[in-house]
Amino acid sequence: MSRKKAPKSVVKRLPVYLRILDNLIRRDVEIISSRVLSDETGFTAEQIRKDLAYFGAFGTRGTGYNTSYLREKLLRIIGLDKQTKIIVIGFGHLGKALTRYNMNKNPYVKIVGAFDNDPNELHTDIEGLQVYSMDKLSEVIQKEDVKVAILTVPAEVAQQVVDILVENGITAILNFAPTKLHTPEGVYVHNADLTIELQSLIYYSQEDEGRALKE
Amino acid sequence: MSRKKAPKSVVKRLPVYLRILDNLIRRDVEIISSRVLSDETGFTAEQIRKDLAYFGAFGTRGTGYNTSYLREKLLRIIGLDKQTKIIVIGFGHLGKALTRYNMNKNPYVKIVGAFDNDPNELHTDIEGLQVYSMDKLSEVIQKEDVKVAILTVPAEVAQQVVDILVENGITAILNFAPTKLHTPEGVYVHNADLTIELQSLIYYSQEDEGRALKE
DNA sequence: CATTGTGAACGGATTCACAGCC
DNA sequence: GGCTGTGAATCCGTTCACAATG
Repeated sequence: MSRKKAPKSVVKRLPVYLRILDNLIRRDVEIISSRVLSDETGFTAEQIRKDLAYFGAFGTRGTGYNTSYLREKLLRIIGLDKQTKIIVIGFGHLGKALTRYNMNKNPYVKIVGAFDNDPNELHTDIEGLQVYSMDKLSEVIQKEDVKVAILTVPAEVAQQVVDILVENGITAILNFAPTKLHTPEGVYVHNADLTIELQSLIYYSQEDEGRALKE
Repeated sequence: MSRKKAPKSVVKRLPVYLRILDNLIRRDVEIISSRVLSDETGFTAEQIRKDLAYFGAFGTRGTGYNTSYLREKLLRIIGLDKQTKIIVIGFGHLGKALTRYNMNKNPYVKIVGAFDNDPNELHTDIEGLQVYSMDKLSEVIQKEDVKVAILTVPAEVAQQVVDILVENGITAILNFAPTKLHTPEGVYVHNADLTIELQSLIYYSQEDEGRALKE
């Protein structure tokens, strides 16, 4: 029962499996093999089986996986079986877009508040969303017992915002600010710096040019 | 001179080094050691030296790296020494936010066009940006010789858009659509699915709760 | 007998340790 | 003396191969 802690690479694939399962269930598919999951995801069948094995044995030998059962298990593993409260800090264009995106597409999370310093951003046309000024941050995090934050503030203020988040019990941060955040052990930061993603993409776009010249 | 191809993990770190160097140069720092770079980035000093070694020997033993020189080298390596033309396909909230973000923060790229099917999105208040209807896609890619695309269209139409992109010579795609894209060899796709990022973050937010209970 | 679950082999990336050089 | 550059050792994730089983 005491399994090894799943590596990050595995955890990153779990939501992909979940999405495929949602699609399959919508199409009334009840059983799925690791081979077909492999076709749908692009990961190898062995890898999928190994990934799931970190958390238990969910399949039936000779048959495959029951889509609904596996979905339930994945929801529980990822932590989406109960709705997760999140906050968005920085309510500029990117913060607004991410908020809308999640309210529309992600039934598993609930955005319980957005925060900005600019008074012009303190109202919104997004239905059912409360926008607060930054000085309400501690209060809301504690009252709502929020653990997850999306950060889209300018790099210059990111660290001081993070210090407040950590102080008030946030344990996971999705960071869009282009800067390294310093956090204590136990607080997980995932950097989603779009400039960096785009720049590494450019590396590959020209690499192929180079290859084209050679061949 | 014939070095091994740099692995993805290395390429993802290069833009981080570049950003740190930009900051250092702005503060008139002229020399930097791998140790200090390590403090700034969170990567180990050995790793930084190994990363750079994939592309050449840019430092001075006993001294460190000249910030301006290393920056020039990195720009060349990543492919940012000449301005890269990119297009944004899907000009909803996310597409608009990403466009604005890049026009403001990323001097190395130039967005030469945005595309959307919805006629309501075909105008914009973003200065100097041309918004086209989707049927102009092939024409613009070819005329401007674009190689890099940011994709923020709905998942249902993503693959058919990608087929057009590939057909017209796009070689690198930053994909925000929550779906697996099928592309031929030589076309690089980087998935930046925000739902998946957020869901794996939630995994870690609860993992820490579990730990707290145990200890 | 098809498909899962998993120990063993493999390979790629990181860390170590130190030689090379300013 | 101090810091880079790099072969060797190690670590970790993926792939292989097959035993287990409905």
